[in-house]
Amino acid sequence: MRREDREEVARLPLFAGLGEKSLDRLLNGAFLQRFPAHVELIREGDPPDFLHMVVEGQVELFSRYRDRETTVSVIVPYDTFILAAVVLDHRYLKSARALAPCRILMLPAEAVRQAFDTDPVFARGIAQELAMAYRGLVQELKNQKLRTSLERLANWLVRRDQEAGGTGRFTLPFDKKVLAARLGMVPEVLSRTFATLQAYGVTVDGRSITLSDREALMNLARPSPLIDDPEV
Amino acid sequence: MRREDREEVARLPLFAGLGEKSLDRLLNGAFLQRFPAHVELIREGDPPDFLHMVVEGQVELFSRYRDRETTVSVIVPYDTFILAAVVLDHRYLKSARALAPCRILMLPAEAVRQAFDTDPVFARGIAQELAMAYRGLVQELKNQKLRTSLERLANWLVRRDQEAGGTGRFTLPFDKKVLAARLGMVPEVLSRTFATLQAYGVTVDGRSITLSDREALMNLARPSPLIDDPEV
DNA sequence: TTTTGCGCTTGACCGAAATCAAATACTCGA
DNA sequence: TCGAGTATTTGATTTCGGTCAAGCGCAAAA
Repeated sequence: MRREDREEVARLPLFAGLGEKSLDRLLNGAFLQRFPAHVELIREGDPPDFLHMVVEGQVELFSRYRDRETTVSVIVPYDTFILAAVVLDHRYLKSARALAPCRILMLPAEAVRQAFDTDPVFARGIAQELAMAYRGLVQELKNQKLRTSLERLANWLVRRDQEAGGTGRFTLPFDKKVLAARLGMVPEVLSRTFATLQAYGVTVDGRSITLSDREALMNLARPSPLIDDPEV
Repeated sequence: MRREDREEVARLPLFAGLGEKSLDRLLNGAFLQRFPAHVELIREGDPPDFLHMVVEGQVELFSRYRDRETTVSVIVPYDTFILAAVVLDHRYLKSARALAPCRILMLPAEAVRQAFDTDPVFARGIAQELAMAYRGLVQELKNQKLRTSLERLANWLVRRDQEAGGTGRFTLPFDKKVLAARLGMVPEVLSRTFATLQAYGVTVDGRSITLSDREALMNLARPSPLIDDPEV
């Protein structure tokens, strides 16, 4: 793998303080693979073979039931996915597909478990990673159960703007279709919800978003750190 | 604490293989406290002070937002709660209240983190516990996003019956009000949903439930191991 | 036993969100 | 540049679930 990627990887909380040796052992068995957009990387129900890390591109984690489908999350570079399944050696609960062409670092599940069993630092890193992921999910569940579609979208926009520098101008990182699934609604509803938000200073042009009345939008969204802040 | 409780505690996966010494150190700083029903044990937003374990009774984990409230889960004996917050030393994302008079084992958060930092076996135990909790939450999110109220109730009943021995007769473990919040609906909707399920052989009398047409109910519920099985 | 309150149910109604259908608007490869 | 196939929007309609209000029944307290 490229030197710069390796350095990024070593910087991750998950691998922090792991020591060159352990890190080497883990990364040597790993390989970096490219995938074109739309490819299904893993399928729910399968046993875990690799711990995946997104190095470039975007990966959508989703799940099917009957003829329905929903997006659980979208993974961006230097985040891993399906860690819990790998640690426990249980079947995947989610499927994953590449939203864009991407490069994925694949660490053999067996090697990860091996490192987990033998390297206390790594085990603690995993525990903390899982604790954060757990809390993120609690927040997502609260988001779903306690908010309307309008509120979810408003809050998503506010947060997104913040992450993009708080300029009031940013672009959607993926299709509206994906955003809709991510926020728990069908595309038609997302479209109408965007229309409703015009009254709150939200302008949509393709993927570019402009927020011109932060006051009004914030008043509608009413973000709560206990739902929206990644680190409380 | 009572000998039998201590034995139960020592049996938990979380404390498995922890060694008498570590276990002692952890449990010695702990204390067992009784709480009457309806008491709020912890409040979301507070910093974690103790890792809580339900030894007797039931605890509801819930969350508020604006004037709404929802139940995230109900904890039964020998399960812990707010582990992730304790590990990371971050604020609680959920509140907890006693659904019934209960006894709670309280382990000082500092001691838990100390054990986590120094005892690799405990750290791994925590990681696995968190991995399981994470997966349970993924399932819950899928349950919420992919199913209707009717399907959620049908599946809950099917699972509950299974856990109670699969006899087709069991009693609700808590108020319907709580069940409604747990399943993500208001009490009125739960009531009506139960009424709808009569056509599928579900009889309700107070807290006693009878399932007389397993076939029909299963066909409606269509449980999926990837949503409903605790261990896949 | 009576009172009070809460849990639960039921009816009427409302609003949010899904579905179905159809009309653009893009995007990507030929 | 020209389609083919998506993505997105919009309108009409339905369904699901929530709100409000009233009544019933049980259970704990007086």
